[in-house]
Amino acid sequence: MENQEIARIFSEIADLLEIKGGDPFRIRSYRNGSVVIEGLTESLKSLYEKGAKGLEGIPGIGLSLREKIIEMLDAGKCKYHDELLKELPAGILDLLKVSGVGPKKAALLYKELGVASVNELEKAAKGHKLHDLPGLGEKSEQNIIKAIAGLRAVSGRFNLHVALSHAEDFKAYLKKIPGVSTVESAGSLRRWKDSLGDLDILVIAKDPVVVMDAFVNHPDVKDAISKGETKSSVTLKSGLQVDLRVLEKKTFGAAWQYFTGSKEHNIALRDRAKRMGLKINEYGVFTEKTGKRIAGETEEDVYKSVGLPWIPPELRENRGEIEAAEKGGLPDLLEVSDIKGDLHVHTMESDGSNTLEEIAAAAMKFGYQYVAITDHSRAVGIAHGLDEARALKQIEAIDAFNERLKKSGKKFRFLKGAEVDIRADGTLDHSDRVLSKLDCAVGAIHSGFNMSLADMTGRIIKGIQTGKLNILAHPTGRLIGVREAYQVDMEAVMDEAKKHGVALELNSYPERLDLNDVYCKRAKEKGLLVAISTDSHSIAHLSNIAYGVHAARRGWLEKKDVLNTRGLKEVRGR
DNA sequence: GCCGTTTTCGGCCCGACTGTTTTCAGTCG
Repeated sequence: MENQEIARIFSEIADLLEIKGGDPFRIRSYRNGSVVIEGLTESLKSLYEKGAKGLEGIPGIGLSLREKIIEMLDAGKCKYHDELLKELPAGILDLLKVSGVGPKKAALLYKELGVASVNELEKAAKGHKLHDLPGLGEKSEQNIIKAIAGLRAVSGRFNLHVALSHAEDFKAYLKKIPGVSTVESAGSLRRWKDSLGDLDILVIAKDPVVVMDAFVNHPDVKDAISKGETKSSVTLKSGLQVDLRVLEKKTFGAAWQYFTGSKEHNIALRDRAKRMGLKINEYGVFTEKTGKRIAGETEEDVYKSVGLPWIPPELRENRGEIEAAEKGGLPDLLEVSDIKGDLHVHTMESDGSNTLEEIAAAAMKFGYQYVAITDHSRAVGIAHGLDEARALKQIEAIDAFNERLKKSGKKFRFLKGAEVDIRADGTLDHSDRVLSKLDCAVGAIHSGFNMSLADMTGRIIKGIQTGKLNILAHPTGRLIGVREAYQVDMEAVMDEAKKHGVALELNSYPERLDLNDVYCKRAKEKGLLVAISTDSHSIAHLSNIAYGVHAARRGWLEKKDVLNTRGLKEVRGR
């Protein structure tokens, strides 16, 4: 069983216990355990295999959860989870996804009406069966019907870039309102999470009522979910939910910190404050005894009040950043300006849309020293992949182009590369003749995603063992919101990559961001280099590098951990 | 169920909004 599956089961146990009405603190332990496991950089399986003590010392995982983890690793299931599911139907967990329905109402609906699925809930609401239940009325019925429609319209989360464009739009709109002095995004957007459930925007304004009115009347708004003096929520036509908070200047830092989250980071921070005799809420930091306010206008003050330096938003996941901050050991995170070149770019020869000239001109505007041209190999027929003859011809063309660059006194150079498929049998899709002429061979999987864990891992490892690859492209194959990662043992892949000096790519396409944050951190811990590349198919994609850099920051990467922060000579020399 | 500068027992983050209520529970973030 993989970490994600174990995390999911703990989360389900928490939900089921909550519906049953279990001890709230025990519920919190399971929920917290689930979050902790999701954020682990090492697989529980490999920790367990290290020996009896391998699983000890994970914060939030005590004796009971540890025993259940071992049970799941050994037997592939959890008896406690199965028993809970015998008491309650599995479909009841889906009820919690309906906005406005929590564990108490789910329990009530099941107990009184036998409702055990979203479809049954919809039927009951439409049949006016709900308004007789205690705590539910006419309005609740309507809201539930609406919420179910919303749930179906947006199955899941929004990609970062979609939310980012909405955020930019709202920020510009709100800034124009008289009396508004500051507008900032918070939440998972500010933390550059790869996908998000909603958008949080904070403003400082003289007159909250004016701002709230304007907000709910924005042309993209479909429904106003709630509207108050300090907080309003709307649903956009695209289905994205946007929350707006209006604040005073003196509380802005505390609110920004609070609403940036993550929830886990904030809980840990508040816990720390409490131990120091302080209380943190969205209005500031207060002493427990006298209630005196000691911080709140800036985030720096809030962190300083609990003895910490400011922590970059991308790190705020309670994955060790508070402990690191305490010891003065926060990473010196990578910046976009550290990037010296792009190691994965396509031209018109395969499925890109620009020529070498156009790419060179665009890359020089970014201040890059180099770009690796990495068109597809022939296995990707749909992308017009290059066979040996075309590949050799392109290599000559790049040599000639570099000669011209040199003569005209330009420092910029192209690297001769290829995105070469790792075929199902682990062999590479270019001949040794082609591969030996390349500066930058980027291995990739583009087909056969449904292989077993063992087969896919073996396939990639065999590709790495050819010794011909420099970089492994989009290593897990995920497409956010579209396709799960294929099954692969990344621990084993990373170990092999390390052995052969292969860097792992962090693909900056906002739908990919592959490696993800957790694997980035793991790669760093193992001493691997990460290549942050755009996989550009057009010069417009080159700017996606910002997504890659921020994703890398979420993985704690520093300049030294990233291959393409090195200059041309050093990169070519590898 | 977890954890320890207060602790091996007794705590465990905190506030806004909604709907259904006559003072609050449930949900959400």
